[in-house]
Amino acid sequence: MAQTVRAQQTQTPAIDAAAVLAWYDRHARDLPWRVSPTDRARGQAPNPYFVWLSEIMLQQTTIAAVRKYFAAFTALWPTVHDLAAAPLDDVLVQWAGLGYYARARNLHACAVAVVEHHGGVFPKSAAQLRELPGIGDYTSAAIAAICQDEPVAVVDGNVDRVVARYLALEKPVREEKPLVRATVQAVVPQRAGDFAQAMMDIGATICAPRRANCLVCPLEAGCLGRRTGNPLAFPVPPVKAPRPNRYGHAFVIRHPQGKVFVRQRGPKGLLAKMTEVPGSDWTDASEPAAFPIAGDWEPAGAIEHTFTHFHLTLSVWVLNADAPLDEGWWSDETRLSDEALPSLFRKVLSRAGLQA
DNA sequence: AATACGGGGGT
DNA sequence: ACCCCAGTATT
Repeated sequence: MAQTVRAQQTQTPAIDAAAVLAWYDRHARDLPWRVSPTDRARGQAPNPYFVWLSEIMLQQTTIAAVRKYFAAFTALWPTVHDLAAAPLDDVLVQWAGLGYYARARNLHACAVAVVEHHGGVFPKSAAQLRELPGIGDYTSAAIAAICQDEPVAVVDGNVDRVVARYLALEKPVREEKPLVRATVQAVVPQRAGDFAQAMMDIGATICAPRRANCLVCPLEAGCLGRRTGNPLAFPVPPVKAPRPNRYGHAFVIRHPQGKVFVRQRGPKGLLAKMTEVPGSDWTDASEPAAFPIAGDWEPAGAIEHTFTHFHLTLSVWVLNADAPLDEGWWSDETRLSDEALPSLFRKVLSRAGLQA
């Protein structure tokens, strides 16, 4: 008897792909890069360039944050040829503020590769897409499924969560990646693209991080997490590393003719190749400012900024001067939106009284 | 297998 | 505050 009960509990009902698709046909989100299930059924194909661009932008980034950037990029560069022909620095300017800037560098490299090595046409298969810069396991599967209906498992953070709850996984989902992937792969239907997007939509709108709206979920019938009575207990959260504090100084040099001195960061590491205001190293303890040039530096308070793996406090100093540093350029204070300034340095310039 | 890598929106 | 987002590359 006990054995029978245990067998039932560990039985993992397959995900009902037909129910997922039926739900998607009624509740698919309307997104600028997406072809609706209705239009897809009529034979309309997604634009691989739009799908790819959106997928790169959406890596670890919310749809709300992506919308404006996607509109700007497709307006400036309507095709992969246009993007490949653009200077990388222009791409970085447009990407500024979206974060994870390696994505922008890989985006440009990928566009160049598609034009140079694939005649400007995105490869069809996930395996070929996987070879391109910035395209990993998830993104290659997503593009191939959405654009070609290749029957591959598309597993992002949403699907991780949906499946972790569906199977009531006891361990952090990172340790169960193969099981999650196999569970999805086993049920991928012919409409592989719609199914992939449906699973992500379910994760975004029904089976959300802090809310499980099981009453309207097409997976409710077989969901073990639901059966436990506390689906929000899944997925089990991973142990989180503490986020240390770092400190530094930022030096804003304002030219009398309405310009401010900026420079380009190095080619590797944090915010690589982006534009910055000169500053000190960032250290574990606060240190006195060592000004790059002599002058009447005025304190302008401090800004706080949180990165993925540390928290930064930057003291902001302002000097009115017409002497530049060694490397860098004067940027018009009214045209700072033309610079590749990450949010951190927009905060710094804002603190110094500039419209960044 | 761990770590580096941004920023913002939701709770 | 804390979580987490249509992850990838590097070590």
